[in-house]
Amino acid sequence: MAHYPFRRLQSDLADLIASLPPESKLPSEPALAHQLRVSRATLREAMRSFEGQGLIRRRQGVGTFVVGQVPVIDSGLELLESIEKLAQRIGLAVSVGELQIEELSAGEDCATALGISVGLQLTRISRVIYTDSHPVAYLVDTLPGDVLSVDELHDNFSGSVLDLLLRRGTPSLAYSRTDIKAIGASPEVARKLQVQRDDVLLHFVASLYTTSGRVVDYSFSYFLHGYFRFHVVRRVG
Amino acid sequence: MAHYPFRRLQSDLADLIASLPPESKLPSEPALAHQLRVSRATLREAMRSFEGQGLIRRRQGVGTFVVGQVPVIDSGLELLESIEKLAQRIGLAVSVGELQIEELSAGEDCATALGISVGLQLTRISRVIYTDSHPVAYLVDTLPGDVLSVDELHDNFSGSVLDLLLRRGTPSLAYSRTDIKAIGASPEVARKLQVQRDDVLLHFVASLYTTSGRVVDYSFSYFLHGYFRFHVVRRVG
DNA sequence: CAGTGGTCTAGACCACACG
DNA sequence: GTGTGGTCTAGACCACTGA
Repeated sequence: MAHYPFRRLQSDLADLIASLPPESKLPSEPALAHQLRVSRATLREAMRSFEGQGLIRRRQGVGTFVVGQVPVIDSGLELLESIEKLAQRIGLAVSVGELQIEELSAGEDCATALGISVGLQLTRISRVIYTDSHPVAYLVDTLPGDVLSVDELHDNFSGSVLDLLLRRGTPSLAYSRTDIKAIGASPEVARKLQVQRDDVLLHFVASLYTTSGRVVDYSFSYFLHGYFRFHVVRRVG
Repeated sequence: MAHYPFRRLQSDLADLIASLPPESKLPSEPALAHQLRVSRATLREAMRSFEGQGLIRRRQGVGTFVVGQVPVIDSGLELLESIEKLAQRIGLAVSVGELQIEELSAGEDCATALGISVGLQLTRISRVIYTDSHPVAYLVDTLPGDVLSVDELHDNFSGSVLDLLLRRGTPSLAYSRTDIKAIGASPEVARKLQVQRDDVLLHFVASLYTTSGRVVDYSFSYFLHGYFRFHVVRRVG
């Protein structure tokens, strides 16, 4: 009972995408809509699904492209490691861009998360991780100003706050408590990761603890579908 | 620079939702679109965002409602526990519906995951978990027919395959390897969870191992935003 | 500049829930 | 039946990219 063009369209579009070589460009939306005999709005609804599955990639002003197989960063969550370290292990080159380092005053959320008073000075580092010029993750770390200063960052930052703290050796880090969520991309995050608003992202909210129990880093991470495979081993109670 | 009505609309809608008591009904979409001076399509785009954040809930043929605070099931991922056990611990009543028990032959994916041959008989249990008559999770477990038969299920099933196997005591279970993803809801999953197509869901793909290393359960789980908070403690390497 | 995807409109019809 | 949200259309204009 395919009442809706959408079902047919999904399968037509799937066939079309499968028939094209990776990296190739799809016809423009108006052309494709006419060819598949649906309105552009309906076509775009279907394309949204395929983009969410990582099969195509749309870029404003450029076109829509078939995505080939990409290297996957597979990681167990029991250990906390930087993306750089993970990528290095599987021989994948990653780069850092859209780097922003700023000072700010602690708002209520950050103050609570970091266990400090509202208004204290914080250091915030945000950046995008790329593999092969595609953005794959957007990371925002917020630390108390006395733990990491903006000045120190300008000299030493290579992409990972964790690696920087480990290299420095102090404070002594113990573990991270990480909340795991699925969210739709906010306009800001969507822009950074070059995806559409409300596209599906895996989202980690993490608090990094020292051995003395202090929280020294409150971080938000956003991961694009397809480039990462996170897993966890769960013991039977 | 609010070039688009969308930005203004987001804030107008947020104000409206915040001003209404929980559980209350919003005006119909055509009425609201006229009131906020946007087209219905644009309004629905904005509403999609808010539904993704769990602030409203749309039900076809009924209306759109403000969602109040809901009890959150908070769980560490290190231990494998059934949703029933988790809910029970925080005093939350859950129920099971849309229960389907079926036999099928192993396709390639299931055969690989379960370490068996293609074509062997499997038992599949799918069901929806509700709290307070709202669906919150959709679970699909697939097991080899010799591990769990359809007949045995009809007598003993209470909602959790894990609890059933543990109650039975055999096979002896050790751990689960769980992949964690964020996905948009497929039409089937969307229908089961009473959400829209492509709505954001947290998705677990898990293989349950016995102490002897055999995989006895390959499961897919889909979790609605807002009802669960999953976290993991990550040791610094 | 031309061509692309991104947003928006106004209107229509369909599927569903409930009285 | 009535009213709701779900889908779809045809067309328009905006913002971005790259030649």
